[in-house]
Amino acid sequence: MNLIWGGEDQVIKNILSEEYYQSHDVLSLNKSLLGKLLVTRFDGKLTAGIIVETEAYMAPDDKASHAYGNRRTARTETMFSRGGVSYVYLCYGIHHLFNVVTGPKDVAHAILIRAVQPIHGIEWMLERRNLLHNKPIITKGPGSLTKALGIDRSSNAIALHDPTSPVIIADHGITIDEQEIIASPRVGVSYAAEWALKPWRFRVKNNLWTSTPK
DNA sequence: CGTCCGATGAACT
DNA sequence: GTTCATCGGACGT
Repeated sequence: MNLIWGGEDQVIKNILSEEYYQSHDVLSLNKSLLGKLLVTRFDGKLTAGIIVETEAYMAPDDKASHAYGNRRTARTETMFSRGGVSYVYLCYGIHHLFNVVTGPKDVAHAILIRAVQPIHGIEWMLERRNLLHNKPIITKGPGSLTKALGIDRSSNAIALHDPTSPVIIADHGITIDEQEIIASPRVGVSYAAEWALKPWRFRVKNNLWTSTPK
């Protein structure tokens, strides 16, 4: 993968449009997000990473989704937004998990970002993670990457296609070939019965920042 | 208001 | 492999 950091201007120029997120085909979008650049700007700290692992959630049918059966609550309401905004929630009382809402308004599809490969602002990431050295655990796992990038629940419902947002996603000129993508079942959703078996977790083959294959 | 528990990570052994 | 930190959301009373 080409990991050249083109700077903030380049990011703004290549920011993904709102239309990008509107597709009804969340699985295609899920694969397409691999290789894209997730960028945050908090307190003047610019941090960015390449998305290398994702998971799709498809309400209303998907039992593993918070919006299963089109359940609308104060929390899940964000997922019913028009695609292109963030959905951030607290998991296990400790971890903030970052999702990308996709599809038209009132279709509660979302993509959980499970891992990124750091590309810029690693010094800020190390600081936020209380690490001394840059190891893959810095942004491996959904709870870890949000901490490294400074994302918490205050980043819920942010427009990811708006250049003025503190969290944005841009094209980085990277294309992940189909044979480089490994599909597997989602983890931590055993309660969802048969839906837990759907191979809706995608990751870049042999990437050090994704979970280790069995 | 009380209870239950989760789309996890880290530090143990 | 095992344990545990830790708290908001969802729902029932």
